[in-house]
Amino acid sequence: MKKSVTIKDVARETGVHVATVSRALSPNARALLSAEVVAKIRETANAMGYRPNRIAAGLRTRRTMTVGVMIPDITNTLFPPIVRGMEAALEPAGYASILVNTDNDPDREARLFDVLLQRGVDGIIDAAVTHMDPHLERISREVPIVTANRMVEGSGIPSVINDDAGGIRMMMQKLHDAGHRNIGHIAGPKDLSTGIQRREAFEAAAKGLDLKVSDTAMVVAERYNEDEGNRCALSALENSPDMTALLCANDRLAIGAVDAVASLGLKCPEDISVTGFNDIPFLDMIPPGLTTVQILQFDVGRIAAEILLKRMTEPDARVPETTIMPVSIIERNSIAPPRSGRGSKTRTARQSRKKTQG
Amino acid sequence: MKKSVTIKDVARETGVHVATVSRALSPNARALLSAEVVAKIRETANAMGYRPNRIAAGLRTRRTMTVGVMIPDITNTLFPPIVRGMEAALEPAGYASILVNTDNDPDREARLFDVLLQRGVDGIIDAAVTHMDPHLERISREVPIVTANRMVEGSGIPSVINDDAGGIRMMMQKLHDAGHRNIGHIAGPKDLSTGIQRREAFEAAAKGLDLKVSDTAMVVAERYNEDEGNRCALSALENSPDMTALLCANDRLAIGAVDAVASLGLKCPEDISVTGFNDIPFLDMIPPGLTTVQILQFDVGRIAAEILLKRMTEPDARVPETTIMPVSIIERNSIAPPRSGRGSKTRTARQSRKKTQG
DNA sequence: ATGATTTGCGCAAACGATTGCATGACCGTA
DNA sequence: TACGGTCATGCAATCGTTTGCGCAAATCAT
Repeated sequence: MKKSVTIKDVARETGVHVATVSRALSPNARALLSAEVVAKIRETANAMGYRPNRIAAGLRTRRTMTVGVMIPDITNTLFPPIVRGMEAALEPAGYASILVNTDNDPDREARLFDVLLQRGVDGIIDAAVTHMDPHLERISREVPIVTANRMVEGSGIPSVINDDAGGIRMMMQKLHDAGHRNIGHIAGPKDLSTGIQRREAFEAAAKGLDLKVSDTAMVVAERYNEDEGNRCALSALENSPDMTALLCANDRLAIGAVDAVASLGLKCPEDISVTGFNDIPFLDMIPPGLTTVQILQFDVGRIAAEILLKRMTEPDARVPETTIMPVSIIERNSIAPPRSGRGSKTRTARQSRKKTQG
Repeated sequence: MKKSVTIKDVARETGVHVATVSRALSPNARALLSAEVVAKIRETANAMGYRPNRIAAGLRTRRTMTVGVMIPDITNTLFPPIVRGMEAALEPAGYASILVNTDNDPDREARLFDVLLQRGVDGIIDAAVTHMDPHLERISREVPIVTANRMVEGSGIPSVINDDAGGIRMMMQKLHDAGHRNIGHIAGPKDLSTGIQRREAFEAAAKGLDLKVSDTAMVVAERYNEDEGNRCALSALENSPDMTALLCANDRLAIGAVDAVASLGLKCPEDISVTGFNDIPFLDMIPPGLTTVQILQFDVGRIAAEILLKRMTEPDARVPETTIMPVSIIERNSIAPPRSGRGSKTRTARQSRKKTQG
């Protein structure tokens, strides 16, 4: 459209060389110039509506002041607060972010890495890594990377994650305190670090509390969504008649699980207690009000961005390899003591459903 | 970190000039070369792991294959689906997007326009415009712009919006059909086109149905959020005792309104019917299940992106100035016939509340 | 065989900024 | 007065790619 005013135009206008203009406009080099020239140049630059072209600068300096942000899917309400957290750190430092959605598809992820690198991003925050990511280490040799919310173990790539283990442990304790001795688990996808770590934590906590969990009471979801939560909960409930509580690896699974409970003619929490993880937005408004592990979504993003900033500006600076953010339990209404005599009632409910189905 | 392989390296390796490499790699110019050279160059380029530097290309061509996306706040669940819709059109066309949040702050918006233009975006999709946006026309002379979900009237800037008027009209009809004759409105912010258009549609529909709405039954919110919904609903309910239904300009206001109804000791929908607009994610799970106007969030983003694509690739192409997307009513459980004898019951409820407060 | 076209590729100038080095003016000192 | 040293600014190369233009060789028409 309209061609914009360049450093050259400002130079011609003020009667100095372009190098002088460049220096006058650069905070670092400004000191090399006399105060009057700097003032004059900045004035006319403003008057002419000069806007630095970071593309041109980036070509020379190899810094674009742009970072790449990879997330699985922005419509998953877990991620927007994380993204805002990143922006909160990045924007004041002068960085903008290119945002891409991987849909948890490794091929797509590979293409998107290229998309980012072609555009010369100065760094990448990856909130979409899979547990054994094939690309990450290669990419991390080209540009600084920090993973957020998830990690790839043993990679040496800095990550900011939540205290998954602690959250699960606390939640198990809560259920135990309420009287539950037969607790099931809907685990997250086995290729995501959160799925793995929460599952391991579940098993460790069960052992610590001296609970045995049958194979049928633990079922792992393919994806973190409501349908999978429903499917897995149905499976667990049907095959583990004595189970009185379902600890789910995240809120969306838990929402699906609550539906499953209802579809079996049972009630949450009276018949089955259900718990979530993450405390996503609006969760408090959805009945029965899931008791969940609250993570600091915004701060996970913010801290990840801060670590990336450090790595970008001081490549030799040492940054913590994994930062673990604290979690807390939000108590709502999805935990109740196990119903006495629940076993028999449940069994009939389940049988009646099976009958109508088969 | 590691310096990457350039067109020059490929040229040296294959023994041709850089210009030849450039042509061999460009889909348009490829025809100028013999098939063998092209094949050889592409092969070795691949083998060497050549990755085009779009920054350098962009400097020359003034096209970065990057667009800017402005939204008010990505944590507002209305926007993620819109953003995904944009991406669905943009990514296949080779564009990546820089996403920024304005928080509906004009100063911030102005800064962010600069952030985008400095990075040489080829176009901007603006889902954060205010009704009389001071920057937009100036910016639109530098780079193609399309507004999404909102518009700035009379600007000539292409926009993709929803059939706000139609949605409101249909919803008014629904309430009228249910027997409501005394309907209030919580209007959206008066500096947003959605707020204005929905309010005007409300007034027009009321007139069309021969309903009078008292001043007190229509209150305009400062922002689209639950707290404002609550505050405005309280005001309307307290000052309009005969009102039996509240048509809200969006879902978040409606959620707040439902809370307000409850806090007055009334029930929705038995005592007061409440309706929303947008059908944001998870709305179906929040009691009592708001009847709302569903908009095609994903498609609004997608179509806006498609129009922008057209404007970017064919600057002289004519595009529709405003595209209006169809809406539909999603019926849930927040509309009921007005309760007979509701007036008196309500009045007592309100008075008792006033008593405890004042 | 000659001239006119076409084909295939190289040359070099851009694009807008940054930055190491050179240069000239000015100062103080010997 | 000459000399060394600062200080402020100019010069020109550079980043990686694209592209108008030119040139030589190949092809064609006559």
